Amino acid sequence: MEQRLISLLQSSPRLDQLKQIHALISRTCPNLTPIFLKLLLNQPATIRYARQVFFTVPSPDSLISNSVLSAHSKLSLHREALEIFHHWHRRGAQITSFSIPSVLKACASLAALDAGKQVHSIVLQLGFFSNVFIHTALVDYYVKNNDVCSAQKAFDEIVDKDPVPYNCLIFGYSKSSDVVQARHLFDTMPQRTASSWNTIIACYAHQGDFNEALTLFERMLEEGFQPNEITIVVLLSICAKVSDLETGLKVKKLIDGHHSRSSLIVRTAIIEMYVKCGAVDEARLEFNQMDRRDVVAWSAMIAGYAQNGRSNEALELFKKMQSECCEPNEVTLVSVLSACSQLGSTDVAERIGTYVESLGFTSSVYVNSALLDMYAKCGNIQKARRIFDEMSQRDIISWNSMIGGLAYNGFAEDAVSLYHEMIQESLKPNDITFVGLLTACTHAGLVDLGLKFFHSMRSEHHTVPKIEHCACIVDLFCRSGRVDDAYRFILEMEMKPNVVIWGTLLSACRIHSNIELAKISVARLLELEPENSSNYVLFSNLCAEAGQWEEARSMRKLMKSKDVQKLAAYSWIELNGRLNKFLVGDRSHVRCDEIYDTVDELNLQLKGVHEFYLEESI
DNA sequence: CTAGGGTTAG
Repeated sequence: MEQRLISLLQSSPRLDQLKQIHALISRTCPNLTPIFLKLLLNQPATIRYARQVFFTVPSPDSLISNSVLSAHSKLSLHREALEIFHHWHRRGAQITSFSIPSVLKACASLAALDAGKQVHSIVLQLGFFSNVFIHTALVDYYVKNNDVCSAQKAFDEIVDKDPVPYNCLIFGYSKSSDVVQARHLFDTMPQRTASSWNTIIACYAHQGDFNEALTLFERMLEEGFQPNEITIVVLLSICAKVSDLETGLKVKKLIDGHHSRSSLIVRTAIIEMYVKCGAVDEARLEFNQMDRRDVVAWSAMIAGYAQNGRSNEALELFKKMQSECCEPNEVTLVSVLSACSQLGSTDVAERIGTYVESLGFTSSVYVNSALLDMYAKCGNIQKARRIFDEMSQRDIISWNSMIGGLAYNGFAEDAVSLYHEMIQESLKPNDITFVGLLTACTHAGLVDLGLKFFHSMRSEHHTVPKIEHCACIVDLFCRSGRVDDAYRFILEMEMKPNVVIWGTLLSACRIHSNIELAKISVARLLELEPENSSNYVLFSNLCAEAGQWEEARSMRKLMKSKDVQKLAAYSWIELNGRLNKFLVGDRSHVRCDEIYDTVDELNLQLKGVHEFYLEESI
C-alpha cells in the first residue's frame, strides 16, 4: 500500500485525484495519514493540499506538526507557517523546542515584530533556556530586526556555542557597521567554518575596506578552508568594486574545475566582475555560456554595456531579453534608460520613455530619476520636468538629475531656483548637485555666482570640492574670456590639474589667441596623454592662425615622430529613426549632392542672419 | 522535524 501511495504521488496527481487518494486512506487505513502528509510536504506542488489535510487531523502529534511547519519554512511560505503555528497554539497543542526556529524565521522574514516578541515570551514561559537551536534562531531573529543588543543578549544565553550563533551575531554587528565587535567575535570564537570567513570578509567589504577583506581571504586559504560559492561571490564583487581583474581571474580559477555546475549567482558575479573591470566582451562570453538566465543576469549584462558606453548593444540585448520573455524589473529599466540617455536620440528616448511609463513603475524613485535624466539628456526638458513634478517621492539623485538637466539645456536660472527649492526642503546638496549648478553658471556666463557656489561648498555645505568642480571653474573663466584668471586658478588648486582642465584652457587659448598660455597647457597635456592626437592638432592650428608657422610645423613633426594617429571625427544626424554619419569630404551617401547643396544654402542663410544682426546692432 | 553568509541600478 505504502509503495503504491508513493508511486501515485510521484506521478504528479491532479487535485481531484489527490482527494480520491486521501478519501481512500481515511476510509481504509487512517494510520497511513502521517505518511501521506509527509509525501505531500515533499513537493511544492502539493504543499497547499498538505496544509488542508493537516487542519483536518483531529490531534496531530508534535512530530507531524513540526514537519508541516518546517516544510513551509523551507519553501519560504512564512505567512502560512505563522498561520499553522497560531492554529496549533490555539488548540493548545504541545509546542516543542523543534517548533520555535521555523516560527522565528517566519517572524523575521515578515518583519512581524510583535509576533516575534510573543514567540520569545513563549520560549521563556516554556523554559527553553540555553537551547542552542532556539537561541540561535533568536539571535538571527533580532539581527534581522536590526536589534543587535537583543541579539547579543540571546547569544549570551547560549552555554555551549557552536559556530552558527557566532556567525549570526558577527553578521549582526556587520549590519550595524560595528566592525570592531564583529572582528572581536571572529577572533575569539573557538572554531570557525567557511561561513565565518565569508561573514567577516563581507563585513569588511561593506565597510569599503577591500584590502582587509582580501587579506582575510588569503588567510582563509592558508588555514585550509575550502571557499564555497558564497566566498567566490563575495570576492568577485570585491574585485568588481576595486576593478582588480587579476585577482578576479584568480578567484574565478578556484571554481573553474566545476564551473559547469556553478550557480546563476556565481555566473552573474563573474559577469559583474568583468564588466566593472571594463572587460565587457569577456562578460558577454560568460553570459552566452549560461544555460539559464534570470532577470538579474540580464540586467547585469545590459548595465555592463550601458556603463561601458556601448548603448546600442545594451538596447539590442534588452530586445533579446524581451524576446525570451524575461520580465524586466526596475534595475533592468534603469540600465536601459541610462543607455538611452547616452545615445541622446530623441526618437529612442520617446519610444523607450513611453514604454517604461506604461509599465507602471510610477512610484519608483529609481526609475523616475532615470526617466527624467534620460529625457533631459535627450533634450526633452519639458517631459523631464513633468516626470519630476509628478514624482511623489524624490531623493537627492532626483533633484540632481533635474538641476543638471536644466543646466545642460541652458536653463541656468531654473536650475539655480530649483536648487534653492531643494535647500528649502532641507535636503543636503552633494558634490553632484554642485557640478550641475556650476555647469548652469558656465553656460549662462554667471562667473560671480559660480564662484559663490564653489566657495559655499566648503563653507556652508561641508563638502570638499573635487577636481570636476575645479574643471567647472576653469571652464567658467575660460568661456567668459578670462583665460589668465583660469590659469591663476589652476596654479592655486589643491590637486594636480588633469587633462580636462588643461584641455579646457588650451581650447580657450585658441579662441582667445593666447599663445603663451597655450604653450604651457600643451606641455602639460603632452606629459599626461602623449597619445591624444587632438592636443597636437589643436596647438598647431592655433599657432598657424597666429602666424607662427615654425611652431605649427614642429608640433606636426613631433606628432608624426611619436606616431600618433589622428582619429577621424564624424558628425551624425538621426532621421526617421536612422543614424546617418558624415566624415570630412564624405561622398558615400546616395544623395550626397543634394546634401552638400543644402549645406551650402544653409551657410548662406546663416551668413545673412549674421549680417542682419550686425546691421541691427549698428 | 531545528540555524548563518552572496549577484543587478539613477
